[in-house]
Formats: sequence, structure tokens, C-alpha cells
Amino acid sequence: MQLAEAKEKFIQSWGSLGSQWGINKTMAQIHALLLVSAEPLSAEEVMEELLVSRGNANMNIRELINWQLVRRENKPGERREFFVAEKDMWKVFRLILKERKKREIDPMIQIIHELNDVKGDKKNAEYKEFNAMIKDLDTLTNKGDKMMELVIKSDENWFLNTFIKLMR
Amino acid sequence: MQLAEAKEKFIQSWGSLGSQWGINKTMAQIHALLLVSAEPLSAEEVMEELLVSRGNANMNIRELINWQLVRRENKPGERREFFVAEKDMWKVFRLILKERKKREIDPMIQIIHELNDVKGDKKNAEYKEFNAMIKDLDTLTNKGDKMMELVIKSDENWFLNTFIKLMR
DNA sequence: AATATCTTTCAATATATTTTGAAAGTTCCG
DNA sequence: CGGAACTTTCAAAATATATTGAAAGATATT
Repeated sequence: MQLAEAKEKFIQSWGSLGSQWGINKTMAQIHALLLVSAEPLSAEEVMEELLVSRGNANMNIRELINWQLVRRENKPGERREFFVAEKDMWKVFRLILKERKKREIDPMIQIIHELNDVKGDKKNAEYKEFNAMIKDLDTLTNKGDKMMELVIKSDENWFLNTFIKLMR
Repeated sequence: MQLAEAKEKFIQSWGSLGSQWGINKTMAQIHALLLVSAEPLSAEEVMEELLVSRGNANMNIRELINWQLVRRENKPGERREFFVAEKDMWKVFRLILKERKKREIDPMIQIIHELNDVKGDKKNAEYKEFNAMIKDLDTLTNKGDKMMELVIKSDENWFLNTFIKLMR
């Protein structure tokens, strides 16, 4: 396979993976494009390469910057801004995990926690089942939460170093 | 909080969590409804409770059965079918992980793997950067893959038992 | 085999999300 | 200041996804 073809394939795949995960396609594709670009790209270049509108490019680049997956970069003597993606994939993974946890998992954990003290008759089967299920879920989500925190805050090699033996 | 209110809140939250994760809202809500029901429910009851159409209910119940999150159950002397959710939340988590991995992660891993042997000039910066990034990603996704496999296949307590110390 | 009960299908419709692009906003520089 | 170069905004349009419900398909019952 040639480089150009490989880049194209990567951009398309990353885009469709993104949309399955609730990240919009353009955002994921811009991210992919910047990942495969050795040089910083301008908004104009992103638009041309992916055939998207100015507004769309702008909005999604901004979002990528919010997620800290992309940063602005200036070229000397150039008025316009250029963009570069974080290329360390382990860091990328942690940044994505962090954002999604914040937006999706944390509110859920909060709600589950609130559902832990429901008033009711302790002899009632419905009540007992509900409480057991929520308790179970609360325990599980809290473990998951701690684990994610650990991963998000871990340095570059911690995760691999710790688990590598278990995975072989 | 009263039981009925808690159930309602759980159903709504589970539904919106689901849609953020690419699972449609009705499917997640039916799942939640069955999770909080001590008794098996008929399609009719699901429709009434969640105010969805027959077609919608049917389609999503079927999908939940595909995922093995729900199973059919018959009541003696009853013609129609009833449905029950798997209530063990650790098992639920593993079943969901399994399905999503199959549908989303596995194809991605395959593609990344293919992108590992691209032809090109070894002195070219673009080429070198691309290869380094893909290599990095390939290593990472393979570790992740192995980890998920381990979790999916683990029995009820393996995961918690193994990691509990690390999470405290 | 006719009827009643329940399930499945799918084209039409509704809803939600994404994208566009022109206009407004900002910043830089002579 | 005035205008060129670039960025941001946002209402309208396009696209994608989910839902409806009537009709067709099963399956049990008399």
C-alpha cells in the first residue's frame, strides 16, 4: 500500500470509529488528518483536504483543542494559525478517556449513587430487587471509576508496565 | 425518594447514557425497565410503560436478546412471551463490552494492522512519522484488545479480585 | 379450517444531529 | 483610520437515525 492511500484509509476509519462512539465524523477525521500530517496544517488546508465547510472545520478544530488533542501553532511571518495533533497515542487515549468520563460516566455515577437510598418496605420483593441491582451497579461503577482515574492520571508507561505481564 | 420515582429516574438515565454510546434510547430504556422489574414483562407492558410503538418495542427487545442481555420466558397457561433482563451487573458489563468490541473495536484493530506495512522511502519524514504513529497505535490497541478479551472471558470475580488492591 | 392471539416487518414519518456558507467579528498593518 | 486577512457565529438546509403503525406472518385454539 502507498502512503497516500494508507493515510486516506486511516482518516476514513478513524472517522467512522468516532461516529460510533458519539464523536462526530468531521471531528474524528480532522483529528486523523492532523495525526498523519508531519507538518502543521491551516484551517484552509483541513477544509480542502476533507472537503468540509469553513464553519464545520472551525467548530471541530476548536473542540479538538478543548479536548487537548490538538494545539494551535504559529509559523513565523504567517498571519493565520496552524494546527498540530498530539501524536503520542497513549496520551491520546488518556485524553479521550478523560473527556468521555467527564461528560458521560461521571453524571451516571452520581445518579446511581443517589438511587442508593430509596424509601420502601423491606419485605417488598420489587424493592429488594431494585436495591440489590443498584447496589451491585454502584459498586461496579465505583471500581470502574477508580480504575479510569488511575489510567487517566498515570504517566506514559505506568499502565503498560503494570499490566503487560497479565496480558501475555 | 420513592421506588416508582427511582425506577423512572433510572430508566431515563440509562436511556440517555445509552444514546451517548451509540445504543439507541429505546433499547437502553427497555433494558433499564426490565432491570428494575422483579417480574417478567410482556411486549404489551413494555409498550405501555415506555409509550413506544409495537414495532419499536419488538425490534429493540430482539436486539437485547441478541446481546444476551434479555431472555424470553414463558408463563404457564400464557400464550404470549415475557422478557427478563440479566440482573448481574458485572455480567451485563461484560456482555456489553463483548458486543461493542465485536462491532467497533475489532474492525479498527484489523485496519490498523493492515496499515503497518506501507511502502515508502525510509528517509521521508512524512513516511517515518506515519509509521511511528501507526506502530504506536497498533501496539496500544493490541494491548487493549488482550485486556478486553481477558475481562470478557473472566468469571464473576476475577477482575475485581485481581485489581481491587490497585484501586484502593 | 376458520378464528383469535400474538409477533414481525418495513415503508412512511418524525426527530435529532451535522453541515453549510454568508455575514459579523477580530486582528494586524500600512 | 481603513481595509485586507483571517476567524467565529448561527440560522437554514441537508443528512442520518429512530419511531410509528398498519399489514402480513405465525402459531395456538376451537
